[in-house]
Amino acid sequence: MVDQKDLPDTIDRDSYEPAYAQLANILRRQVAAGLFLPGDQLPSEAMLCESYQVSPMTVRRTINLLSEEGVVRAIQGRGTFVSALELGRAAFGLHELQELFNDPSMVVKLLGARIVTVDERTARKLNLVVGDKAIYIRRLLSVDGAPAFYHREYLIYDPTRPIVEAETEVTALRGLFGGTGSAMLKRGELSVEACLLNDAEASILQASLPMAAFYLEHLFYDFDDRPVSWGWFICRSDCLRFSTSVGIRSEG
Amino acid sequence: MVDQKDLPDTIDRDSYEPAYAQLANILRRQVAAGLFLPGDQLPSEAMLCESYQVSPMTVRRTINLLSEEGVVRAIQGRGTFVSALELGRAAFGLHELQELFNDPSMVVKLLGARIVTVDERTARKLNLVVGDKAIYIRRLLSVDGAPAFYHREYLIYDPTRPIVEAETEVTALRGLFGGTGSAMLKRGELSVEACLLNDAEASILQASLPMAAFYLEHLFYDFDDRPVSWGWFICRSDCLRFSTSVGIRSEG
DNA sequence: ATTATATAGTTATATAGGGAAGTTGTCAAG
DNA sequence: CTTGACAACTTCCCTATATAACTATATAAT
Repeated sequence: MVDQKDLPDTIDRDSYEPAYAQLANILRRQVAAGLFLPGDQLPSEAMLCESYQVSPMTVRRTINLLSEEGVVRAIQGRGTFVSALELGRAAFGLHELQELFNDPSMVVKLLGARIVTVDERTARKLNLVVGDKAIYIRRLLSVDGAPAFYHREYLIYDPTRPIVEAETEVTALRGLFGGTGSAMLKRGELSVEACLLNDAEASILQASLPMAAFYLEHLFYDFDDRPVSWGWFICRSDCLRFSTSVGIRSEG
Repeated sequence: MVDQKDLPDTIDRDSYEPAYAQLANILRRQVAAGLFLPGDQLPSEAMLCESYQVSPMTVRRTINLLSEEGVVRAIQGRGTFVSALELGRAAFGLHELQELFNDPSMVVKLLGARIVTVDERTARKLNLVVGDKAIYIRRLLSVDGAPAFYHREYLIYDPTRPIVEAETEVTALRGLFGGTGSAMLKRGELSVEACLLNDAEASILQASLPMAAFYLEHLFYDFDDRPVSWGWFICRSDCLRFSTSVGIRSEG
């Protein structure tokens, strides 16, 4: 086993790193090294204050940090205990998607945009009634010249709302993923399934059947909690892969 | 539009809810209501202290909370600003999987367990050399009598380590998901892809080809950072669906 | 015009103390 | 011997106050 270098186990008051973060790293490292095993009780806050010569509030903040990370679990009146590895804490972020959207070789091509009358399902999603109008947009997103995403979206058709104009632009998608975000939308609901490409989708994505794909559905709301956009991405399985880690990360 | 009831915009000192949480709810509600739009600057911490008659530390904690939630972004020396909706903050949890594993009708059936000599890929994953031995386990997980998951796993074969004994039990999987967790494992890496069922998998999962599925790969490490278990779940697409929301949640 | 300095306004961090929740030991009554 | 009440203790939780660090702007000197 590799003998880890003697990392400092005292607080450096002249460091740029805040004391609460230093203490958190020390404790996290001790847990990771097996000095405290899952189920073990950590020293009390008063003890930690003495040991590391910091004030209670600093210890408090450290414990809060580790607690939110899932490393420990603090119970009032009993103590602070090291947590076991729980897969339930794992979460898949959208970093992989974000990277694709920030790739300079990513090209968004508008396949079509027209006004349609909504069917029953779309009406339900967008809180409309059957027969109302909506904007139907189809986009193809390519990376390095190869088709990767096929996006279809229904937008509320309401000339009084400027949202629609903004969202029809090709740059809207980039903003949502790329970090600038959309200032018109308040919240959204997302879901992911695995699906098979149908003939039309395979043709557009230049794939040979049968092929698996991700089906990423989205539904966005504005600040009045009214649905604005409902749509879904179809993504070739060989273009996307979600990954994450669970347990104790090396650095906080 | 529904006129929201006049929710309190003052701190109730007699409430069990801590002051910092009350203030966070007030501000979150104001942002959600559109009183502050993305990009807007929140009142300074000193102003908030005056307005709500609380101490700076309380405001501080509130801002930290909202900042970690992604609702606002605090920049030292400049101010605190409301964030726009960013999809990059979205994360798919494993709640859906957890629910399946906590379902009382979930049955884990051991299809086989034997000792094998590892091939090149398995050796690389488990940090072994080709020809070393490992335990190969196949499980079938059914919900309501219908096959849902097909799990294959390679475990380190090392009689000196008690980990293996614990992990071979059928309850090990339940513990990982069900909340109790595994005390032997320190961390793990997970990834999800979309895939097609092959003939053998379709037969075991009683599915008709072609069919899409989730491929969930896992790799677990012990407290010495040595790989312990490498494996993957194959899950019928009609049994699993990941969902999440992004933006401002109603309650913190 | 450019650079350096001072100042005001902001968030970030640390210290100190009191309150709430849970556990444990003691002791008297049954 | 068992049981229940009560008090002392330990532990985490929250708020109040003070100080430092950072940014932008205005001002003065070069």
